[in-house]
Amino acid sequence: MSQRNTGVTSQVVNAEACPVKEVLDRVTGKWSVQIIVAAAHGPIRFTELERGVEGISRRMLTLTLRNLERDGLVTRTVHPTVPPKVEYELTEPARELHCTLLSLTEWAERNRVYIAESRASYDDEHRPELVDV
Amino acid sequence: MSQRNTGVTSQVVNAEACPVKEVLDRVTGKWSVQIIVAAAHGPIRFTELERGVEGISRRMLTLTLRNLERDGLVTRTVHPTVPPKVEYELTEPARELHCTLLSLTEWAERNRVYIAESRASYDDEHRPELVDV
DNA sequence: CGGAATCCTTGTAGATACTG
DNA sequence: CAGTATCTACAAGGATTCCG
Repeated sequence: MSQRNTGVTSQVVNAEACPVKEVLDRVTGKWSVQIIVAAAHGPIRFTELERGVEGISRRMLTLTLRNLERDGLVTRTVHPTVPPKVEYELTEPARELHCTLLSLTEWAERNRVYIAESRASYDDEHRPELVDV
Repeated sequence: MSQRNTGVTSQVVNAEACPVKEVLDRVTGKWSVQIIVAAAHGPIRFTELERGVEGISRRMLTLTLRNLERDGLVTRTVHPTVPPKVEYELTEPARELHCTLLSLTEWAERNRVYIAESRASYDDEHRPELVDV
């Protein structure tokens, strides 16, 4: 990778400094965001998350939670009861992230129709297999 | 399933009712956001993007741009000059999205250190091979 | 210059079964 | 209940090459 700015104003991020990418790497995961949303309402149990996210596998739930925990976005509290009980809760930074994500959601709602229409017309113009065999 | 994998989710993946997921499906792509950021400053050429995003392959740039174009987030303008010149520009909705993404960036910057420290301590506590010597 | 087609290596995720 | 472990797949993404 050429680190040199080849004349062009590389407005963009010098690799190391790009926080966007860092966030995205964290949000990119198919499930992270949905878990954050699901856990936004307060402490939630493993099984509740499993049902709440709906579609996630037990494995991915575990893995994603581990990553979120590692990044300090959720806390994991084990209650030493006889039937084990583990609760996950968002940390403060994660709650702030959640708020930010809400504006993303808002944007999505506002532009959902626009995007759908754009796709429709695009797909119409670029008919994939208009040439039948 | 289709015959071959042409890369990237070319086909809409059963977007559920959840707008969060719709957004994420669009943002999830490793590159979409970075391209939007890079193009936020005005019309930009293919090659400029290629250098600006830094790390992206030609293939992924093409594919991601196609998807963005399909969703009506960027416009593609071909100038019929002798050395071909194609410019990409964000549409209004994409510019709004960009603003939203800025708060994500902001969050990332504010919490970068926190996350890094969280990771460090997590990795420290969960030492992989703490086996007795 | 901008892009399409091809090939190949991974990461991400699903299903399943087993444990404390 | 709350995980782990393993095996497998498919699709994302990289590298390369060819073409208008």
